[in-house]
Amino acid sequence: MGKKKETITIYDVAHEAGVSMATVSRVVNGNPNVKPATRKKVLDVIRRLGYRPNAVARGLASKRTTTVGVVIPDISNAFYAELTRGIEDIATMYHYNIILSNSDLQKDRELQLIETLLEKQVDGLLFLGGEITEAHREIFSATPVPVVLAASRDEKKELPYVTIDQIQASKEATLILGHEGHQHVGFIGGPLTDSVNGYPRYLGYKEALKEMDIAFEEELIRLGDYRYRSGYKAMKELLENRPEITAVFAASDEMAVGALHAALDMGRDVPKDLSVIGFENIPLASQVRPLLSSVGVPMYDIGAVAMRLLTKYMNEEQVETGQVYLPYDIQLRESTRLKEWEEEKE
Amino acid sequence: MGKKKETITIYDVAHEAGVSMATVSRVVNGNPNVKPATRKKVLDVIRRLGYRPNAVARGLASKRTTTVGVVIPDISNAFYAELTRGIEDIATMYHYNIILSNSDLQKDRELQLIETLLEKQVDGLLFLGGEITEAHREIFSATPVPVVLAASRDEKKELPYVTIDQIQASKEATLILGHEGHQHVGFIGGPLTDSVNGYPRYLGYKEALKEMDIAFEEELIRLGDYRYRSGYKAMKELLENRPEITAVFAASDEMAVGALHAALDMGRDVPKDLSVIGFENIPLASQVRPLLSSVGVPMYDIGAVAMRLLTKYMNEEQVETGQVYLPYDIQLRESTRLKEWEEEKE
DNA sequence: ATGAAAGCGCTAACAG
DNA sequence: CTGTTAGCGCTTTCAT
Repeated sequence: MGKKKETITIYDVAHEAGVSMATVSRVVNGNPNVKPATRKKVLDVIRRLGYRPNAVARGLASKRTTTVGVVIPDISNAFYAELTRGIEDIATMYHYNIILSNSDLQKDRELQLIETLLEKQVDGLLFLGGEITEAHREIFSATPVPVVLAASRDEKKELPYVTIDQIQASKEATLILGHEGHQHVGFIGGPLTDSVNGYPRYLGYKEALKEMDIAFEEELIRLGDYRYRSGYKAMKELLENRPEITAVFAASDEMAVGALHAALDMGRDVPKDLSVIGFENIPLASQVRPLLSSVGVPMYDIGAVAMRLLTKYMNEEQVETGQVYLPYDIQLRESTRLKEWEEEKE
Repeated sequence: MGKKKETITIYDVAHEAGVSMATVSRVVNGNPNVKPATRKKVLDVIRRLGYRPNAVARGLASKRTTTVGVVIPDISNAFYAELTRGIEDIATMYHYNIILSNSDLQKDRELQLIETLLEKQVDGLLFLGGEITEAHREIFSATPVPVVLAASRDEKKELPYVTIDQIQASKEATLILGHEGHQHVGFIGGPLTDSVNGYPRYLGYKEALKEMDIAFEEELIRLGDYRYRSGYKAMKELLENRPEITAVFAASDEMAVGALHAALDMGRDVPKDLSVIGFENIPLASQVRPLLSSVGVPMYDIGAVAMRLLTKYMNEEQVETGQVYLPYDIQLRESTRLKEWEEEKE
């Protein structure tokens, strides 16, 4: 087994083919300025020797690595996994590879990852989910490497991003509940300190209540961590403290399904006694009974569009707007009673 | 905004600190052979200049990139996402970054990805899920870069891998169904041509039947694609053609949950009329009602152990066995009637 | 269309 | 403990 084979370089190929390194480089890079005959000759030698270009050397010489860094909160989260798939597919399409790393939303880890990625000379950076602090801004603005945020936004609009209008989406979800006639609609959210997801979704809920003249009640609010268990617990408490509650908007599908089950376990019928609507529309929503109604976030598209946007920056193409909001759609299924919904987007 | 800042190199630091490049290199790499005073001086300059080592140059010079390539079937699949998390965590622990790419189990794509990863000079390769063909073997054996398979195995045992004993696990799951007293236990599997997952899981099922003297019936077998819908469809057909069926083993949780719902929709009670057991034990299993019993595959651990094993190879440490089988555990929940199970592993 | 040569930024002997 | 000096393998002017 040829484990010991000497690494063969562009020089070897050049030598063997009787041409210069420059020529080999040209054919490897598809430069048209090579006589077909020589090209063929070189290609043959390449094949015969099993030459494999060294991308690291190439990167050093050309200052392009065709690699982009992706900082993500947690790949084992269905939401981000799907988003990453979108990123990777487009990256592949444009011949980029991605270096993936999980931040768990920890600020210092994020910063450190970005630093490492920059050291590795990535051509671009995709930053997902986390909040943008001054420290982030500083490091981003000090590098020539383009950065695009995905599934989050930069209030100062200094950085390009692609996401959906979370406030509007949450508002609409809550509005739907209101239109079903509920007077007590609860909210199961994420941390309000999470300005990326937690707070906007909460805001949308509040705005909807206001628009419908339903009194906002602190007691109808429960906060979790977006996971199933916390949704279950939240719903249980809600039902215990305010049995008159008949609808709830959850800021994530996992929490919504948790809520669903809590209600079922407490003898409530969904959607007869209680309407539940979730957020994200991950596969889970269509894999439980009753089927969960949910705000459909185009995760794959967010990733794909963000990556596409990044390629434009990397190619120094002109970009009209760096801030893009993708459309979301509300999937009304079995956990709510309303079956149709048409709202004017402003 | 300093976007235009000239890239500052190790030379600049050396010059500014009044030392040689070698010394700067030493402090950057934590080489102890540097007088504390000089170290401090250099460190100060580094900070002041905002010097960031160029990992590409370093990689070229040292022939180590501290990057490993990961070829995965599909990151948006919960199973692989969790596995990847295990990989990444251990990689981080050992200061490696990972380049992730999806193969969708397409042979040529796999091969091409491996090629690209090798061009990028990864220090190691983690290959997930796919079958190992001659072409794979050829390229793997021709490179000095260590390769570890995760969640799949190499029948020829030429390559190291970490996985679980799928045949045994499937057999045990089926055995449980048998011990509940069922005489007609169905099987909802993946493609039998899939020698990594589909076939072994089918084999285990058959072996169990044999051991229990239950006749194997072609009609009780349905094949899907591991996804929810195919499980639903399979169960529906099973119930229509063989209404006497009272138990089914599904080769994936998604299919199992699909089966569960199909049974429910057809008026069966689970587990009173029908026992269902899945495979993988992904979060979904604990997020449906009734809670799904499932063969627990330690996905995170498989990833973590595989990565750990890879680090050993990369460090040229001695490795006892390159073939590791991790333990699985069977989670008996609400979709089966048996609540305890103790089987002697051979 | 092709070649020569100067780097890219860093590591790794080797001296001292 | 520190400096010198070759490269690492490739791209990229600049000539020819």
